[in-house]
Amino acid sequence: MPDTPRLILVAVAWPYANSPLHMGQVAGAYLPADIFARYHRMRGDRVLMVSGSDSHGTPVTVRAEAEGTTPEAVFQRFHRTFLETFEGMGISFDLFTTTDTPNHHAVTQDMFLRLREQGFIYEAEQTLLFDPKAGRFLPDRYVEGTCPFCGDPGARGDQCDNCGRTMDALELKDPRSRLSDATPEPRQSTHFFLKLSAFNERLREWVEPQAHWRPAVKNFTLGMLREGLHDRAITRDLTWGIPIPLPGYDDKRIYVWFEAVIGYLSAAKEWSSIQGTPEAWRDWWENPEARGYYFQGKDNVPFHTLIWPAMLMGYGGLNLPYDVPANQYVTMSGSKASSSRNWAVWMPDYVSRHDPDPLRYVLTAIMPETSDSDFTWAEYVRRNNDELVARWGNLVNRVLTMTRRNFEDRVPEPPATLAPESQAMLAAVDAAFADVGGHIEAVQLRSALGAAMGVAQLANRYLDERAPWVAVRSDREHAAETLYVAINVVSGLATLLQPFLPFTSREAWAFCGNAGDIQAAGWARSTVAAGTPLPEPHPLYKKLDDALVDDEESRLGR
RNA sequence: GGCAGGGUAGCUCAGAGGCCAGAGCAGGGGACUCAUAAGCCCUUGGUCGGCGGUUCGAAUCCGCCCCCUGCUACCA
Repeated sequence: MPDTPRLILVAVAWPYANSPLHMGQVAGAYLPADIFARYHRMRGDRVLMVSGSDSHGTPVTVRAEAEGTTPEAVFQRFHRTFLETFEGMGISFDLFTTTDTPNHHAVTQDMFLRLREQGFIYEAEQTLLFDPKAGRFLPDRYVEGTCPFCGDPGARGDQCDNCGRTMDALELKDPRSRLSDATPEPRQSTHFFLKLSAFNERLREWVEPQAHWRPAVKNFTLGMLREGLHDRAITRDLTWGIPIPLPGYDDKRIYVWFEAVIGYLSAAKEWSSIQGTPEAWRDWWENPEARGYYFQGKDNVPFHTLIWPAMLMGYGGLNLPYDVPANQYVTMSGSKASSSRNWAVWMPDYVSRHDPDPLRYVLTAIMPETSDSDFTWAEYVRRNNDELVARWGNLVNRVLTMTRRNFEDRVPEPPATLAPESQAMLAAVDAAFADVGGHIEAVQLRSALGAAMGVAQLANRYLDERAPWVAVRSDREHAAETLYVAINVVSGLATLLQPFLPFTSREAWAFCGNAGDIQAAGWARSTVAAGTPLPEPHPLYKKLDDALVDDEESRLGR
């Protein structure tokens, strides 16, 4: 039974609303967050899982101009595709909002003003490149030119892809704007800066004792602290974004990287208002017992281990992250996902053609928790057929069809005392709840799934050893015991697998004769009593044909 | 260039000082037949990137080198 309910904030990366989600983002953040949230809900904990569309930023504006539409229209379009993907994949947000709500604007402006009052935000002049034709300041990435180090003519303002050196965009020779091809000119502009340098020591003292952080996350963060944090400009010369809450800055906006992370807080407040309990968010943000887990891809680590904590420290009174279980990348058939080369599996496409649970299964099995991992469609088909269908789906099917045929569609009556191997089998399932749960709490989801699937293998072995298909003709009570135990094992496994495979686990659980909602049944085996009527089952998973591999691979890079 | 992660069986990956280095798949063999010809048992296969070092003992710690990936902070 669950002990006292815990407060768990599941904070998930805010996707940038200028393209649909691809598989790598699901594997890196949304799926692990969902598994984690589902487990804690079953355990009886109070979970708040939030995120939203990052609707601001230069690429959104640029895309809008290219399409002759507004930034609002662009981000709203992708926001809808995100919601459809989450629905189709069973990603169970309590709230998935956007950064373009009045609430988020207000929370951001409050944080801005408070940090400024505390002296952590100051104003300074900056020299930036201005595109006279497009009439706007350019982010470094939007400037191209000749690399001052190696002479490569295709260098970008932030980095040269040829020699790998980083630079200031002002150092580029023969600079030209990627927006208009005009020659950018340096101009002075006044901006607000976040005083990150003031937090270096406090952050180090906070990060160093975090023994439960992943080594990659912790080492990377400490490395940056060792080098020393620089203050960063948090405003831009833009008109699409959150206004600066001070007079005289109409042509400037608060920049995305500063305000997007505030979304975790503003979304919690928005959710509370929607629930009709406007103060509820305080439970996750002010109670020191509450834990916030921030699910990210590795490229997002510094924003969640340094910048956001610094902002929270400066603001005061709010919980810092408990863990930032950032994942590495999932590559596609050996190469990094890329929008421009269309080297990715786009989630709207996947959802339109396939079932959610097989992908959830495969992505969890290869989840890049320690190093990059590779997705191939051949591996997808193999794991579906050999593991989901053969080991788990087939276990459910063989147990239930055999029982129904031989015991009048009901759970058979076991003897008063179970055989030692039957007791051991049930004990193994019960023990798996602590084992799988422990792995999930440590955010080791690949191990957690492996432990659950290991029980399915034990169950197949148990069946094979007791051979109820033979016993049913000679020793009916022996067969009755085996199938009674097997059904209860399947019932327990359905619960164990629910965080990973929510759609099919619900079915498997009901096939065992369980009534009600699997989510409400809790993180423990639901015992099915003898005599319980068994509904007619159907296979949980489809066996996939190898032709799918060629079909899907032909879509890559096209 | 700097920082971080990784290089372990044919393939995809676990393991982070000490039982003969593991799993799944692929390969070989077997008993069974309830089940989506699925499941179960046995089995072939590895100088754990290279070279040195520490240790009674090293994939596991240290140093140097080679290779892959990511980040390098006004893209979020």
